[in-house]
Amino acid sequence: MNLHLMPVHAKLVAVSDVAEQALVQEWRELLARYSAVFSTLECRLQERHGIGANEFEALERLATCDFKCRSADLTEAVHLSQSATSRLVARLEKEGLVERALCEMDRRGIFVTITDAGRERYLAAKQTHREVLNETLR
Amino acid sequence: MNLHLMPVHAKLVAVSDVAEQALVQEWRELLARYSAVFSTLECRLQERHGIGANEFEALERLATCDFKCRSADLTEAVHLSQSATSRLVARLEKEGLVERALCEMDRRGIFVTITDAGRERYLAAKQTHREVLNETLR
DNA sequence: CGACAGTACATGCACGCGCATCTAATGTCT
DNA sequence: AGACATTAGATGCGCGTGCATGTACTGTCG
Repeated sequence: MNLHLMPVHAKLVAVSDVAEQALVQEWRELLARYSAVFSTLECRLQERHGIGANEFEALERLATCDFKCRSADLTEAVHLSQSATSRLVARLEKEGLVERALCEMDRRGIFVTITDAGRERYLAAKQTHREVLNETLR
Repeated sequence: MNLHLMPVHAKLVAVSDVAEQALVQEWRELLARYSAVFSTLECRLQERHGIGANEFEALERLATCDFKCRSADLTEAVHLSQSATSRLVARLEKEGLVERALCEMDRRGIFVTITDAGRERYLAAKQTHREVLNETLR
């Protein structure tokens, strides 16, 4: 495409077309990168520690951000819907990795706290997590 | 953390710790970015054109990479499992957007080709797709 | 106080996904 | 040619997800 030989309106189309292609390219790379990292994480965390990638993210949030985690905070951290987060917490609770506690100030809400077993599982899984990131993020 | 006051082995730990944090940060951003773009795409493509984001990616592949698309090629393009791709093609076929054709050279394989209706749907959805990318990718 | 909008989380439901497996066709080795 | 491993794609199954809705609680306004 030779811009010098084109009329103005064609140049504009060409330029925006180039910009569009760059945008699409960026999205493709983002998608490929994400897919590679996430599926590897999912797979290796599951086989070594029996938790999924989302479960890990939730545990990490709970292990680091001490003591003020309501269910809604988790929703934001894990990039899932409210209902998915609710079930995620239910799974973690059934595994004994977190506990649900009533929030006294607002009895609609619940506090989610990590248990000792949860912290232990998190610290073990953290090794694997970092290892996978090292391998797959360039 | 003051590196000058630390013994050598501690410095090494500290340095690798910084690198680790950068890696984790990068993953968090990738995840957040991906989630935002993908869910917006999913939502708007669905409501305006009745197809999901993965369906769109498949259509785009079929519309641009002319005529040599086996099912396996799609699998790679869409970042899905083989079985998911198979069902994806089945859905698109049911909607009349693609056609499955037997591959004569290797009768195990199938060629997937986009129909006129499929190309039309793709071109319409493409507008929305680019629009969303423009909004959500910075 | 009583009614009613709003919020936090749980749950029924339909659906898309990955894994394991199945089927049919191909390629290989003797 | 006959037996066996391999490959392409389809399918049964269990599970995690989002959407819509339900339930319990809070806050506000008359």
